[in-house]
Amino acid sequence: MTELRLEPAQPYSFERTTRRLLLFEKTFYRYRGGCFYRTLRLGHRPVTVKLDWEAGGVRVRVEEDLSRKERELLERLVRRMLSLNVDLQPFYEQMKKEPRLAPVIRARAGLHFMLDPTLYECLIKTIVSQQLNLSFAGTLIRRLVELAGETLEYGDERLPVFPTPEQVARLEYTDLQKLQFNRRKAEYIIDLSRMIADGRLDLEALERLPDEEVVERLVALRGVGRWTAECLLLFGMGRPNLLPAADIGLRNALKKLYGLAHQPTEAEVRQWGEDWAPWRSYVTFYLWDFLSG
DNA sequence: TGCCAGGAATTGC
DNA sequence: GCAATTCATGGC
Repeated sequence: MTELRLEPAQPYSFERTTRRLLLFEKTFYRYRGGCFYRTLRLGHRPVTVKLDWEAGGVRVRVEEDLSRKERELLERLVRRMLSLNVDLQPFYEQMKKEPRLAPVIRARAGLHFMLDPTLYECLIKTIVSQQLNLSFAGTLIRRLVELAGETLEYGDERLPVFPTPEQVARLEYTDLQKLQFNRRKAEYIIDLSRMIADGRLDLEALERLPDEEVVERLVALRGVGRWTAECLLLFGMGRPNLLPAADIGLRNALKKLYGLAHQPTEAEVRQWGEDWAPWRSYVTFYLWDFLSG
């Protein structure tokens, strides 16, 4: 048994930050008795990690005894996934000047990004989500994971472990077509997984590059357009200043908030977004949260 | 029913 | 070059 206690930068709301897990991440995150849990790989070893909020900090528990190295890995991973080191105070100060956004943001004080544990997981989930409603996308992701990944016994449940690129690389396109992926999407997912498994593509190396260069390298890959690249920067890396201006959810949220008769164009969103730098990802994220309730 | 989903590649002009 | 079409299917 291993237990960590991690203190976040203030303000931090665990409840607001984890809310999206209940709405959109039901395949990986289970919620029982006030506690979230999912599987994560520490190196190559998958373990079940439990997360809850206790006395002003995040409590992280794993059944197994972990080595010192694994504990450090776990702490780094959870800190990154829950954005525990991000100070939102400057964002809140800046947004006081935005009359229409300010109330939306104030009502969500302490809401932070909830990142995917790996860039690979984020990439695959984002590609599957292209153009599909979130509910169907969630179904496809669950089917992919059940086909390619292993599971972990936990109590009377079997928890899915997100597959490695190597596991997905072994599939054939028709395996995914049988799961109701369209042919092209099956190709994107398997081809990218093979590139990573073969060492032709190193996603982790992108962490060291500035936003625009990451976008440039990602959009060169078949199946990755600007929207997908920006989502990866946002949900995979937690970069603060991305504006997926073409995103249908963001545009619908602005339509709702601004009381527009029509859906704003990508150009209009980019125009308004200039005032939000260097916090454009957070405005996007708060507007997505606004749209979903 | 028909149209839209937190798009991207391909085709057609 | 850029607009139109294609993709699979669930949800409203």
